[in-house]
Amino acid sequence: MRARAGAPPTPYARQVLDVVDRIPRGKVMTYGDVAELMGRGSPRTVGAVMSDHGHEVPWQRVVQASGRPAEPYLQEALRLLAAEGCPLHGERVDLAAARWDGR
DNA sequence: AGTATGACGGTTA
DNA sequence: CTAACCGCCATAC
Repeated sequence: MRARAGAPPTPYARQVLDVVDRIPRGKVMTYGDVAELMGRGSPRTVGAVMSDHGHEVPWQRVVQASGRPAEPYLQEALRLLAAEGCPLHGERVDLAAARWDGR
C-alpha cells in the first residue's frame, strides 16, 4: 500500500480516515480497533493508510495495541496527546481509560 | 496473476 | 523487559 501522500485515497483509505476523524479529543483507538470497527482490513493495512494520508486527520489518536504511538512520530504524538488531555503513563496511553469504542 | 511491502499484533522463549 | 516468528490484507508493480 505505498500510495504516496498526495495520491488520491482509495475507498478503503477514505473509510479508515473517516473513522480516525471521528475519534474524540483525548481518546484513542489502536490500529486493530480501527480495522475491527470497519470489519475490513487489518492493523497493517490501517497503518499503511496512516502512513500515506495520516496528515489529513488526528493521526496521533491511533496507537499500537500496547498504548504506545509508533516509533517514527512518538515524541510528537505524546506532545499532542498530552495537550488534549489524553491520560498517559510515561510513553504509553492509558488504554483502559482512553480507548474509544466507536460509539 | 504473483510477489513484495508495511505508522501492526499475538504468541512464545 | 527484549527478540524472534508468523499471520494479517489492501495496494503497488
